[in-house]
Amino acid sequence: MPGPAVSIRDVASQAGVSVGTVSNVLNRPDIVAASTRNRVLAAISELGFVPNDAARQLRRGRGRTLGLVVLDVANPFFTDVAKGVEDATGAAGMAVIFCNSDGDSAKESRYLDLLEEQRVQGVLITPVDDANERLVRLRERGVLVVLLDRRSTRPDVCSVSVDDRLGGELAMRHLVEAGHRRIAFVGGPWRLEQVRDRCHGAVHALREAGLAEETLRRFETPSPTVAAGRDAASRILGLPRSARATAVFCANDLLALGVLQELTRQQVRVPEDIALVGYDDIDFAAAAAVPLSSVRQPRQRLGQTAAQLMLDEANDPENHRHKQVIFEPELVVRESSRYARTPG
Amino acid sequence: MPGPAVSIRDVASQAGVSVGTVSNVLNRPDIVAASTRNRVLAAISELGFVPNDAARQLRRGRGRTLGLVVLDVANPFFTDVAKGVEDATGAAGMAVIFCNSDGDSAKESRYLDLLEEQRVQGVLITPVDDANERLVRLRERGVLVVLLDRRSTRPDVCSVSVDDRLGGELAMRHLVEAGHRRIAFVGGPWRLEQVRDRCHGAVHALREAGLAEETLRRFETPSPTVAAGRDAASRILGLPRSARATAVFCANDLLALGVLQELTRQQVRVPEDIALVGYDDIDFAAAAAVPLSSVRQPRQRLGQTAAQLMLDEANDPENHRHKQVIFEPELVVRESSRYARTPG
DNA sequence: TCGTCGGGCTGAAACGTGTCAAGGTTATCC
DNA sequence: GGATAACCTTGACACGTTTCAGCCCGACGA
Repeated sequence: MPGPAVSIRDVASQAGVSVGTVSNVLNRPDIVAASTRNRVLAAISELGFVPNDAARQLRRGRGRTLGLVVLDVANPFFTDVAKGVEDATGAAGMAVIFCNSDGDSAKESRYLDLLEEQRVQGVLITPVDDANERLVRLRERGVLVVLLDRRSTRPDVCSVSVDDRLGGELAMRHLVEAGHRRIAFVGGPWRLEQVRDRCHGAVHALREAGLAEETLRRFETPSPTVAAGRDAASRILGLPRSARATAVFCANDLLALGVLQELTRQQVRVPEDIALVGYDDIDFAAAAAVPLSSVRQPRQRLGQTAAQLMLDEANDPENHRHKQVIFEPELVVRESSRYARTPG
Repeated sequence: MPGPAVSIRDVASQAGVSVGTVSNVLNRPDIVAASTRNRVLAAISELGFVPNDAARQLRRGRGRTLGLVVLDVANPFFTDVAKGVEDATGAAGMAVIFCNSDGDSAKESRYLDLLEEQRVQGVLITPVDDANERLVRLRERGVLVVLLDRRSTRPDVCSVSVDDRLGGELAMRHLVEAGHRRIAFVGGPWRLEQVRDRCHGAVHALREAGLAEETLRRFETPSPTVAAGRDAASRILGLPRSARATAVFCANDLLALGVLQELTRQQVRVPEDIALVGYDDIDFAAAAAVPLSSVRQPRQRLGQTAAQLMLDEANDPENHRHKQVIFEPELVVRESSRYARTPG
């Protein structure tokens, strides 16, 4: 049933010109005479010709696609980032191959193989771990690489990130100022740099306030998801009340929502009994049972900027200067941490 | 800097065999002698050879990618569907090109062009409107098409959907039984079939209960988003209290969350003053300010099944029977609609 | 009239792979 | 020992583009 595929050659003969001319109409319309051009265009639409990108790519060396590898599609943070990427690439007529590593480095690796076989122009990636050795190899083979939501340690690769340490500081300073002296940090897996940085920022704020590091107790989670958050909350509630944290800072909003669910289920009031601060300020944070305080990141701009950086390098590789863009996060205080704690 | 691209030919000479043999090692390893095979594999890893999928695709006619076109990436419903798709395709070594039509049919059309140029094996799509004329053309050119979350009217195209009318019925029956006699339906744009079906189902349940159709009042929204939900809620609250609905049924959870936010902001209690039922049962529904009653759909299975249907057809086009899979939704009652209304 | 110039167009050569008929080698059987 | 079969391997062609050297032809200047 699939009618015979129509190629540039069919168009050529229908229009009474050579294949070269058809190709020119497609790629450099200005150098072909108007009358010829119209004849070709007519033939194209008459035959319903659709250029074969594989052939073009084969000839040109690289294609019109780019890969986006994120840690979790189900996390609204990343879907917003993806939207930003799409904005920038759609305008440039590029296709995005969306890959979900799920925080699993084997899966990440498989996807990178796939992208390499596709000869993508470049890869925008939030790597699972720091071992970017694989990414360096990619670059050497001519695949552009931009780190997403992760600061590059190497000067020869672009990155777009948000200052996670600062974010951690903002959250923790807020809690300390409200009088909290036993605070839990919920986040993980620890191998994620974002988690570590946010925690380190929090510790820094603690020191700054002249408090002991033990003020902050860490609860590591196997994944940054709602379910893991619920689990962490029940661990926190397992402690005797006198030793229990009076505030919880979560490495992202999914965790925070999970914590909130479990606290509520166990009749612990937020923020009266335990205050709560999340991270990312996803749209659902504001709609939560108790509207969630959170550290806001410019999610969409993150994606846009990363894509733009890659497109810039693709269009003018010669005098492209690798950049490390760092955005600043912003604390949004809502119900979940609003009331100051009376010390005790 | 990008080292010279290494092709199958380089591998062949390095291993001392012909290119045909290398190709065989890659595609039908069983027909080549073990010793030769090992020699070739050694050469491959030594040279760091990565097959060029564009060339393969050019030769074979169709590639290893498939397109997924959804209405809104930011909607957790679709990200869960996408996860299902990914499960099924990842196992088959396929790449997914993720496209976001944003409910805009021009954007949808642009993406279909792109996918056609990529010579994708097939397209999984939740179309913006019913004018699937474009999709029929796609099929005629040999691109597999599976409708996603939309029932196919044509017998010659697969579809995977959930019975939206039934979903609407379930929700409405629940509200009617709780005693509500002035109910609002919030959903839109009306052009989306899902929205219409859910509404029709609701109307059906009304008739079934012997109630007048005017019992249900429709509020159309420009998009099925949180913001649109807030807006609809303030329209509902604009009515005098005596004429105002005592329950709201929303075409999806994003709308419901928006409605909930605005009701809360205007000090209207849920469910005491107004009961609320959403649709999709996204994870955030249970975590909302007031846990949301919702109609649950098997999101991930939806995606999995659609992808599987397409793979089946791709692998054995001859005796593939087009299917119309229809799942059944399920009502999940939570806080937001729990208390029966005392009539009046 | 001849030479030169340049805009438009042509035609063939790649790009990297899959496929397939044909060839070559070795084992098997009478 | 020769025929047959079984098994591997080869080499050339095709896939649909882009690119580029070169051709044709009309215009222009001398």
